[in-house]
Amino acid sequence: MKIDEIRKKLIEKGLKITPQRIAILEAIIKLNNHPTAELILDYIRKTHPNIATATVYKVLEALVENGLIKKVQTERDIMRYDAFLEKHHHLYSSESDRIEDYLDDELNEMLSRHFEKKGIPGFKIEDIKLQIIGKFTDKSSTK
Amino acid sequence: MKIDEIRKKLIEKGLKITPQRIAILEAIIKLNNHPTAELILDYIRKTHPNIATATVYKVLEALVENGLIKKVQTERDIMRYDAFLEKHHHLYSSESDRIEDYLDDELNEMLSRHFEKKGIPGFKIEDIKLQIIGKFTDKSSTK
DNA sequence: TCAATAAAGGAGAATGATTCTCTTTTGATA
DNA sequence: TATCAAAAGAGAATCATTCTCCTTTATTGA
Repeated sequence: MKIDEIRKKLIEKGLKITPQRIAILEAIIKLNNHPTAELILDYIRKTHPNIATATVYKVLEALVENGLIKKVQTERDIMRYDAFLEKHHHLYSSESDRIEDYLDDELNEMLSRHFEKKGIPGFKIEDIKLQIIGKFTDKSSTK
Repeated sequence: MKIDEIRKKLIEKGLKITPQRIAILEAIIKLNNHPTAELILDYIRKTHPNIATATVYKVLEALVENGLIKKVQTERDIMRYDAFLEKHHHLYSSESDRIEDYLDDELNEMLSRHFEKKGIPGFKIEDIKLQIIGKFTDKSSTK
């Protein structure tokens, strides 16, 4: 997603295009590590030194509400954000705070079939997210 | 899980048996709605009016570390707790804060088979949790 | 049964992420 | 280009959680 796409999405949702909103969305995309509000702030202050903390939180909230980004859940009391919008799941490191995206259409279809067949009494499924916890065995463990 | 079992588990883990720990574990079990620390505090203060807030947080942390309870993740910045220890997943209401347990061994086996066959390059899976988001269609929507 | 002692609890301050309030600025529109 | 609602800025406020420090208590082993 690049700037023109960001602009288009904001317009679609009736949101004003502001430098702050673009910078925040870009930051999440560039950082590419499901950043916290704090990491986003640090990154943005390099180019927008005067942005207010509250602005970042307000923008993040607006972007989540309008589906331009998603919240990523963790076992910590810090929220993280994801600008990758295709259906996907997450790999969580059991050793660090690293989180990676995981795409698996075969899995998605398998789950659909399973729940179509089986159903859950008293519950209408809208979405299914997998949290896959484990160890990353490659080098870049800093993410 | 009743008191004797709680005692046994605490001893197994080398934790001292204190009235506060028992009360907190009992509270989570009795409340049975994946309560927050605050809900647990309210419940416990009925019988232990003098328990300190910090005690509840410290006990919860100790219980999580020793596997007697688990943290339940939410999209809010409030932690919730679960004393149900068998492998299970969660149903999340998209309309309220209600969360219910979901057991499905068939699903678990299907997932095991899938990832055994497929694997994830650079990642060693330790656990898989499903978050099933949707609408509860039964009455008791207060949980 | 009791003394010793390390672990746990109590109280309240401190922290840190997030939210709120209020004022100023700005993007969209006509 | 003026208008005006939406958005941003600044800093205080809030709220969940953690920390510090002191007191109490559960366990142990004499």
